Amino acid sequence: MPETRWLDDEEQGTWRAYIWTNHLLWEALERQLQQDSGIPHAYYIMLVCLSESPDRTMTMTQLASVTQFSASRLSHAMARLEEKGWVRRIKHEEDRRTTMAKLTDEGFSALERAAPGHVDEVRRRVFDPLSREQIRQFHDILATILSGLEAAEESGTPTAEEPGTSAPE
Amino acid sequence: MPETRWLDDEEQGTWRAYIWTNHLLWEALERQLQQDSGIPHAYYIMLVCLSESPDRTMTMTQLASVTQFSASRLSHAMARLEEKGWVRRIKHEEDRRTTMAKLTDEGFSALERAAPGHVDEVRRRVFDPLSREQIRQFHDILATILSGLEAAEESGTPTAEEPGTSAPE
DNA sequence: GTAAGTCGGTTGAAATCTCAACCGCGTCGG
DNA sequence: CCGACGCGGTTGAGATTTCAACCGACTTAC
Repeated sequence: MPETRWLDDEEQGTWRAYIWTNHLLWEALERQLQQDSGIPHAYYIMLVCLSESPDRTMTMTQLASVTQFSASRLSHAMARLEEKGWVRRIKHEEDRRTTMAKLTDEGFSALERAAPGHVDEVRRRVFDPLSREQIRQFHDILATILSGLEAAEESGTPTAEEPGTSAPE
Repeated sequence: MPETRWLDDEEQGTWRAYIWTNHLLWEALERQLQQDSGIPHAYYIMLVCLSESPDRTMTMTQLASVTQFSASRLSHAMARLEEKGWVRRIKHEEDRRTTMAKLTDEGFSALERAAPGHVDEVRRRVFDPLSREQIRQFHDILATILSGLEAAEESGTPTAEEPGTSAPE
Protein backbone atom coordinates (compact mmCIF):
# COMPACT_ATOMS: atom_id res chain seq x y z
CA MET A 1 0.00 0.00 0.00
CA PRO A 2 2.11 2.86 -1.26
CA GLU A 3 0.06 5.97 -0.61
CA THR A 4 -3.24 6.57 1.00
CA ARG A 5 -5.76 8.11 -1.32
CA TRP A 6 -7.61 10.35 1.08
CA LEU A 7 -11.18 11.31 0.55
CA ASP A 8 -11.77 14.54 -1.31
CA ASP A 9 -14.17 17.14 0.04
CA GLU A 10 -17.19 15.75 -1.68
CA GLU A 11 -16.49 12.23 -0.53
CA GLN A 12 -15.68 13.34 2.97
CA GLY A 13 -18.90 15.31 3.19
CA THR A 14 -20.88 12.38 1.89
CA TRP A 15 -19.22 9.99 4.25
CA ARG A 16 -19.88 12.14 7.28
CA ALA A 17 -23.46 12.58 6.22
CA TYR A 18 -23.71 8.83 5.95
CA ILE A 19 -22.23 8.16 9.36
CA TRP A 20 -24.38 10.76 10.92
CA THR A 21 -27.59 9.76 9.18
CA ASN A 22 -27.01 6.20 10.08
CA HIS A 23 -26.38 6.99 13.65
CA LEU A 24 -29.44 9.15 14.15
CA LEU A 25 -31.68 6.91 12.11
CA TRP A 26 -30.64 3.85 13.99
CA GLU A 27 -31.20 5.53 17.26
CA ALA A 28 -34.64 6.72 16.22
CA LEU A 29 -35.68 3.26 15.08
CA GLU A 30 -34.26 1.54 18.08
CA ARG A 31 -35.99 3.94 20.41
CA GLN A 32 -39.30 3.68 18.63
CA LEU A 33 -39.26 -0.10 18.62
CA GLN A 34 -38.03 -0.39 22.15
CA GLN A 35 -40.59 1.98 23.57
CA ASP A 36 -43.58 0.81 21.58
CA SER A 37 -42.90 -2.90 21.70
CA GLY A 38 -39.96 -3.58 23.95
CA ILE A 39 -38.09 -5.24 21.12
CA PRO A 40 -34.59 -4.30 20.07
CA HIS A 41 -34.24 -3.90 16.34
CA ALA A 42 -32.01 -6.93 16.03
CA TYR A 43 -34.73 -9.11 17.51
CA TYR A 44 -37.30 -7.53 15.27
CA ILE A 45 -35.29 -8.53 12.23
CA MET A 46 -35.12 -12.10 13.41
CA LEU A 47 -38.86 -12.24 13.92
CA VAL A 48 -39.47 -10.76 10.48
CA CYS A 49 -37.23 -13.33 8.85
CA LEU A 50 -38.96 -16.18 10.63
CA SER A 51 -42.39 -14.81 9.80
CA GLU A 52 -41.59 -14.79 6.10
CA SER A 53 -40.20 -18.27 6.06
CA PRO A 54 -42.40 -21.24 5.14
CA ASP A 55 -44.05 -22.64 8.26
CA ARG A 56 -42.45 -19.71 10.10
CA THR A 57 -39.52 -21.97 10.72
CA MET A 58 -35.83 -21.88 9.99
CA THR A 59 -32.74 -23.63 11.19
CA MET A 60 -30.45 -21.57 13.34
CA THR A 61 -27.79 -21.59 10.65
CA GLN A 62 -30.19 -20.40 8.00
CA LEU A 63 -31.37 -17.62 10.22
CA ALA A 64 -27.81 -16.67 11.08
CA SER A 65 -26.94 -16.56 7.41
CA VAL A 66 -29.93 -14.45 6.45
CA THR A 67 -29.54 -11.98 9.28
CA GLN A 68 -25.76 -12.06 9.20
CA PHE A 69 -25.61 -12.57 12.93
CA SER A 70 -23.02 -14.74 14.53
CA ALA A 71 -24.15 -18.13 15.72
CA SER A 72 -23.43 -17.12 19.24
CA ARG A 73 -25.36 -13.90 19.10
CA LEU A 74 -28.27 -15.72 17.59
CA SER A 75 -28.20 -18.39 20.22
CA HIS A 76 -28.24 -15.89 23.07
CA ALA A 77 -30.95 -13.83 21.44
CA MET A 78 -33.02 -16.91 20.77
CA ALA A 79 -32.84 -17.88 24.40
CA ARG A 80 -34.20 -14.46 25.22
CA LEU A 81 -36.99 -14.70 22.64
CA GLU A 82 -37.87 -18.13 23.86
CA GLU A 83 -38.26 -16.82 27.39
CA LYS A 84 -40.71 -14.31 26.04
CA GLY A 85 -42.58 -17.13 24.37
CA TRP A 86 -42.21 -15.69 20.90
CA VAL A 87 -40.13 -18.49 19.50
CA ARG A 88 -39.71 -22.18 20.16
CA ARG A 89 -36.68 -24.26 19.42
CA ILE A 90 -37.24 -27.75 18.14
CA LYS A 91 -34.71 -30.46 17.48
CA HIS A 92 -34.59 -31.67 13.92
CA GLU A 93 -35.69 -35.28 13.56
CA GLU A 94 -33.26 -36.48 10.95
CA ASP A 95 -30.18 -34.50 11.72
CA ARG A 96 -30.08 -34.28 15.47
CA ARG A 97 -27.49 -31.52 15.38
CA THR A 98 -29.66 -28.91 13.80
CA THR A 99 -32.22 -26.87 15.69
CA MET A 100 -35.31 -25.44 14.14
CA ALA A 101 -36.50 -22.05 15.34
CA LYS A 102 -40.23 -21.60 14.98
CA LEU A 103 -42.15 -18.39 15.43
CA THR A 104 -45.03 -18.97 17.82
CA ASP A 105 -48.46 -17.40 17.44
CA GLU A 106 -47.67 -15.01 20.26
CA GLY A 107 -44.48 -14.10 18.46
CA PHE A 108 -46.38 -13.46 15.28
CA SER A 109 -48.91 -11.23 16.93
CA ALA A 110 -46.18 -9.38 18.78
CA LEU A 111 -44.72 -8.72 15.37
CA GLU A 112 -48.08 -7.62 14.04
CA ARG A 113 -48.37 -5.16 16.87
CA ALA A 114 -44.86 -3.84 16.38
CA ALA A 115 -44.80 -3.59 12.61
CA PRO A 116 -47.10 -0.62 11.94
CA GLY A 117 -45.25 1.71 14.27
CA HIS A 118 -41.93 0.63 12.87
CA VAL A 119 -42.96 0.99 9.25
CA ASP A 120 -44.41 4.34 10.07
CA GLU A 121 -41.17 5.50 11.56
CA VAL A 122 -39.20 4.31 8.57
CA ARG A 123 -41.59 6.00 6.20
CA ARG A 124 -41.56 9.24 8.09
CA ARG A 125 -37.80 9.34 8.55
CA VAL A 126 -36.61 8.00 5.24
CA PHE A 127 -39.09 7.87 2.41
CA ASP A 128 -41.43 10.75 2.94
CA PRO A 129 -38.65 13.33 2.68
CA LEU A 130 -37.35 11.79 -0.57
CA SER A 131 -38.69 12.26 -4.07
CA ARG A 132 -39.59 9.23 -6.13
CA GLU A 133 -36.56 9.86 -8.24
CA GLN A 134 -34.32 9.95 -5.20
CA ILE A 135 -35.69 6.70 -3.92
CA ARG A 136 -34.78 5.10 -7.20
CA GLN A 137 -31.30 6.59 -7.09
CA PHE A 138 -30.90 5.53 -3.49
CA HIS A 139 -31.81 2.01 -4.39
CA ASP A 140 -29.28 1.89 -7.21
CA ILE A 141 -26.54 3.30 -5.04
CA LEU A 142 -27.17 0.84 -2.27
CA ALA A 143 -27.38 -2.07 -4.67
CA THR A 144 -24.04 -1.08 -6.13
CA ILE A 145 -22.32 -0.86 -2.79
CA LEU A 146 -24.01 -4.00 -1.63
CA SER A 147 -22.84 -6.15 -4.49
CA GLY A 148 -19.28 -5.18 -3.71
CA LEU A 149 -19.72 -6.02 -0.08
CA GLU A 150 -21.26 -9.34 -0.83
CA ALA A 151 -18.50 -10.24 -3.22
CA ALA A 152 -16.01 -9.42 -0.49
CA GLU A 153 -17.87 -11.60 1.98
CA GLU A 154 -17.20 -14.76 0.05
CA SER A 155 -13.65 -14.30 -1.02
CA GLY A 156 -11.40 -12.91 1.66
CA THR A 157 -11.34 -9.17 1.11
CA PRO A 158 -10.87 -8.44 -2.56
CA THR A 159 -10.61 -4.96 -3.93
CA ALA A 160 -14.20 -4.93 -5.09
CA GLU A 161 -12.97 -4.03 -8.53
CA GLU A 162 -13.98 -6.93 -10.68
CA PRO A 163 -17.53 -7.34 -11.89
CA GLY A 164 -18.04 -10.96 -12.70
CA THR A 165 -15.08 -13.00 -11.65
CA SER A 166 -16.06 -15.93 -9.54
CA ALA A 167 -14.27 -16.84 -6.36
CA PRO A 168 -11.72 -19.65 -6.41
CA GLU A 169 -13.71 -21.80 -4.00
CA MET B 1 -53.17 7.34 12.93
CA PRO B 2 -55.94 5.58 11.05
CA GLU B 3 -54.23 3.14 8.71
CA THR B 4 -50.70 2.04 8.21
CA ARG B 5 -49.27 3.04 4.89
CA TRP B 6 -47.10 0.08 4.12
CA LEU B 7 -44.02 0.34 1.98
CA ASP B 8 -44.52 -0.36 -1.70
CA ASP B 9 -42.21 -2.73 -3.53
CA GLU B 10 -39.72 -0.10 -4.50
CA GLU B 11 -39.52 1.30 -1.00
CA GLN B 12 -39.34 -2.11 0.55
CA GLY B 13 -36.52 -3.11 -1.76
CA THR B 14 -34.67 0.07 -1.02
CA TRP B 15 -35.11 -0.32 2.68
CA ARG B 16 -33.86 -3.85 2.72
CA ALA B 17 -30.90 -2.84 0.64
CA TYR B 18 -30.21 -0.11 3.14
CA ILE B 19 -30.44 -2.38 6.16
CA TRP B 20 -28.28 -4.94 4.54
CA THR B 21 -25.68 -2.54 3.20
CA ASN B 22 -25.43 -0.90 6.51
CA HIS B 23 -25.00 -4.13 8.31
CA LEU B 24 -22.30 -5.51 6.07
CA LEU B 25 -20.52 -2.21 5.76
CA TRP B 26 -20.46 -1.67 9.46
CA GLU B 27 -19.16 -5.10 10.07
CA ALA B 28 -16.46 -4.69 7.48
CA LEU B 29 -15.32 -1.40 9.00
CA GLU B 30 -15.49 -2.65 12.53
CA ARG B 31 -13.51 -5.72 11.65
CA GLN B 32 -10.91 -3.81 9.73
CA LEU B 33 -10.39 -1.29 12.50
CA GLN B 34 -10.44 -3.85 15.25
CA GLN B 35 -7.95 -6.13 13.59
CA ASP B 36 -5.57 -3.48 12.31
CA SER B 37 -5.64 -1.22 15.34
CA GLY B 38 -7.63 -2.84 18.11
CA ILE B 39 -10.00 0.12 18.20
CA PRO B 40 -13.76 -0.18 17.94
CA HIS B 41 -15.23 2.24 15.46
CA ALA B 42 -16.97 4.24 18.17
CA TYR B 43 -13.64 4.94 19.83
CA TYR B 44 -12.12 5.84 16.50
CA ILE B 45 -14.77 8.49 15.98
CA MET B 46 -14.02 10.00 19.35
CA LEU B 47 -10.32 10.16 18.60
CA VAL B 48 -10.99 11.75 15.23
CA CYS B 49 -13.18 14.41 16.79
CA LEU B 50 -10.59 15.23 19.39
CA SER B 51 -7.81 15.33 16.83
CA GLU B 52 -9.67 17.91 14.78
CA SER B 53 -10.41 20.12 17.73
CA PRO B 54 -8.14 23.03 18.66
CA ASP B 55 -5.47 21.87 21.07
CA ARG B 56 -6.90 18.38 20.55
CA THR B 57 -9.13 19.09 23.48
CA MET B 58 -12.84 19.14 24.11
CA THR B 59 -15.13 19.08 27.06
CA MET B 60 -16.99 15.87 27.60
CA THR B 61 -20.27 17.52 26.77
CA GLN B 62 -18.96 18.95 23.52
CA LEU B 63 -17.62 15.59 22.51
CA ALA B 64 -20.87 13.92 23.45
CA SER B 65 -22.79 16.40 21.38
CA VAL B 66 -20.57 16.04 18.34
CA THR B 67 -20.48 12.27 18.42
CA GLN B 68 -24.05 11.92 19.58
CA PHE B 69 -23.02 9.52 22.29
CA SER B 70 -24.70 9.53 25.65
CA ALA B 71 -22.76 11.11 28.48
CA SER B 72 -22.57 7.75 30.16
CA ARG B 73 -21.25 5.92 27.17
CA LEU B 74 -18.68 8.58 26.64
CA SER B 75 -17.57 8.44 30.22
CA HIS B 76 -17.09 4.69 30.16
CA ALA B 77 -15.33 4.81 26.84
CA MET B 78 -13.10 7.63 28.02
CA ALA B 79 -12.06 5.60 31.02
CA ARG B 80 -11.06 2.87 28.62
CA LEU B 81 -9.15 5.21 26.34
CA GLU B 82 -7.43 6.74 29.31
CA GLU B 83 -6.22 3.32 30.41
CA LYS B 84 -4.71 2.91 26.99
CA GLY B 85 -2.98 6.23 27.42
CA TRP B 86 -4.58 7.75 24.36
CA VAL B 87 -6.52 10.41 26.17
CA ARG B 88 -6.16 12.34 29.39
CA ARG B 89 -8.93 13.94 31.40
CA ILE B 90 -8.22 17.27 32.97
CA LYS B 91 -10.39 19.25 35.33
CA HIS B 92 -11.34 22.67 34.05
CA GLU B 93 -9.84 25.47 36.11
CA GLU B 94 -12.70 27.93 36.09
CA ASP B 95 -15.72 25.69 36.07
CA ARG B 96 -14.79 22.77 38.24
CA ARG B 97 -17.69 20.73 36.96
CA THR B 98 -16.47 20.38 33.44
CA THR B 99 -13.82 17.92 32.36
CA MET B 100 -11.56 18.43 29.40
CA ALA B 101 -10.62 15.43 27.31
CA LYS B 102 -7.26 15.81 25.63
CA LEU B 103 -5.82 13.56 22.97
CA THR B 104 -2.30 12.53 23.97
CA ASP B 105 0.57 12.16 21.54
CA GLU B 106 0.27 8.40 21.76
CA GLY B 107 -3.40 8.75 20.99
CA PHE B 108 -2.65 10.87 18.00
CA SER B 109 -0.12 8.49 16.58
CA ALA B 110 -2.46 5.57 17.20
CA LEU B 111 -4.92 7.46 15.10
CA GLU B 112 -2.32 8.11 12.43
CA ARG B 113 -1.60 4.43 12.27
CA ALA B 114 -5.26 3.51 12.08
CA ALA B 115 -6.49 6.12 9.64
CA PRO B 116 -5.00 4.97 6.32
CA GLY B 117 -6.39 1.48 6.58
CA HIS B 118 -9.75 2.78 7.58
CA VAL B 119 -9.97 5.36 4.82
CA ASP B 120 -8.85 2.73 2.39
CA GLU B 121 -11.60 0.44 3.46
CA VAL B 122 -14.21 3.17 3.14
CA ARG B 123 -12.96 4.13 -0.27
CA ARG B 124 -12.89 0.58 -1.53
CA ARG B 125 -16.28 -0.35 -0.14
CA VAL B 126 -18.23 2.79 -0.77
CA PHE B 127 -16.79 5.32 -3.16
CA ASP B 128 -14.84 3.34 -5.70
CA PRO B 129 -17.92 1.44 -6.87
CA LEU B 130 -19.94 4.64 -7.29
CA SER B 131 -19.88 7.10 -10.14
CA ARG B 132 -19.23 10.76 -9.45
CA GLU B 133 -22.84 11.46 -10.21
CA GLN B 134 -23.99 8.85 -7.74
CA ILE B 135 -21.82 10.27 -5.02
CA ARG B 136 -23.48 13.61 -5.54
CA GLN B 137 -26.93 12.04 -5.45
CA PHE B 138 -26.00 10.06 -2.40
CA HIS B 139 -24.93 13.17 -0.65
CA ASP B 140 -28.18 14.95 -1.44
CA ILE B 141 -30.27 12.03 -0.30
CA LEU B 142 -28.43 11.73 2.96
CA ALA B 143 -28.59 15.45 3.58
CA THR B 144 -32.33 15.36 3.04
CA ILE B 145 -32.92 12.51 5.44
CA LEU B 146 -30.51 14.01 7.90
CA SER B 147 -32.21 17.35 8.12
CA GLY B 148 -35.44 15.63 9.02
CA LEU B 149 -33.75 13.58 11.68
CA GLU B 150 -32.08 16.58 13.18
CA ALA B 151 -35.31 18.50 13.25
CA ALA B 152 -36.87 15.58 15.08
CA GLU B 153 -34.02 15.55 17.58
CA GLU B 154 -34.80 18.94 18.92
CA SER B 155 -38.55 18.91 19.03
CA GLY B 156 -40.03 15.73 20.35
CA THR B 157 -40.76 13.64 17.28
CA PRO B 158 -42.33 15.80 14.61
CA THR B 159 -43.33 14.53 11.22
CA ALA B 160 -40.09 15.56 9.56
CA GLU B 161 -41.74 18.02 7.28
CA GLU B 162 -39.66 21.10 7.83
CA PRO B 163 -37.04 22.17 5.32
CA GLY B 164 -35.25 23.73 8.27
CA THR B 165 -31.63 23.57 9.24
CA SER B 166 -28.75 22.76 6.95
CA ALA B 167 -26.50 19.77 7.47
CA PRO B 168 -23.50 20.03 9.79
CA GLU B 169 -19.91 19.86 8.64
C1' DG C 1 -16.11 -50.11 14.14
C1' DT C 2 -13.66 -46.58 15.33
C1' DA C 3 -10.86 -42.59 15.53
C1' DA C 4 -10.28 -38.05 13.32
C1' DG C 5 -12.45 -34.29 11.35
C1' DT C 6 -16.35 -31.43 10.53
C1' DC C 7 -20.82 -29.36 11.32
C1' DG C 8 -24.65 -27.21 14.11
C1' DG C 9 -25.15 -25.09 18.00
C1' DT C 10 -24.45 -23.78 22.94
C1' DT C 11 -22.08 -21.88 26.89
C1' DG C 12 -19.48 -18.67 30.06
C1' DA C 13 -16.68 -14.85 30.62
C1' DA C 14 -15.16 -10.38 29.20
C1' DA C 15 -16.16 -6.05 26.72
C1' DT C 16 -19.49 -2.65 25.70
C1' DC C 17 -23.76 -0.02 25.94
C1' DT C 18 -28.00 1.65 28.36
C1' DC C 19 -30.55 3.21 32.18
C1' DA C 20 -31.26 5.30 36.38
C1' DA C 21 -29.38 7.13 40.39
C1' DC C 22 -25.98 9.94 42.10
C1' DC C 23 -22.27 13.67 43.34
C1' DG C 24 -20.18 18.08 43.33
C1' DC C 25 -20.15 22.64 41.41
C1' DG C 26 -22.71 26.98 39.89
C1' DT C 27 -26.45 29.91 39.66
C1' DC C 28 -30.48 32.20 40.98
C1' DG C 29 -34.20 34.02 44.01
C1' DG C 30 -34.93 35.67 48.38
C1' DC D 1 -25.73 33.97 53.07
C1' DC D 2 -29.18 30.03 52.16
C1' DG D 3 -31.61 26.69 49.90
C1' DA D 4 -33.37 24.93 45.59
C1' DC D 5 -32.50 23.83 41.23
C1' DG D 6 -29.79 22.90 36.95
C1' DC D 7 -25.56 21.43 34.81
C1' DG D 8 -21.36 18.43 33.88
C1' DG D 9 -20.05 14.30 34.64
C1' DT D 10 -19.51 9.74 36.95
C1' DT D 11 -20.92 5.32 38.76
C1' DG D 12 -23.01 0.69 39.13
C1' DA D 13 -26.18 -2.62 37.71
C1' DG D 14 -28.39 -4.96 33.99
C1' DA D 15 -28.80 -6.19 29.05
C1' DT D 16 -26.51 -7.28 24.78
C1' DT D 17 -22.60 -8.64 21.95
C1' DT D 18 -18.26 -10.89 21.16
C1' DC D 19 -14.72 -14.28 21.75
C1' DA D 20 -13.03 -18.59 22.56
C1' DA D 21 -13.79 -22.97 24.22
C1' DC D 22 -16.80 -26.61 24.20
C1' DC D 23 -20.33 -30.58 23.25
C1' DG D 24 -22.83 -33.87 20.77
C1' DA D 25 -24.08 -35.62 16.21
C1' DC D 26 -22.79 -36.84 11.40
C1' DT D 27 -18.94 -38.38 7.98
C1' DT D 28 -15.04 -40.20 6.33
C1' DA D 29 -10.99 -43.05 6.09
C1' DC D 30 -8.81 -46.67 7.74
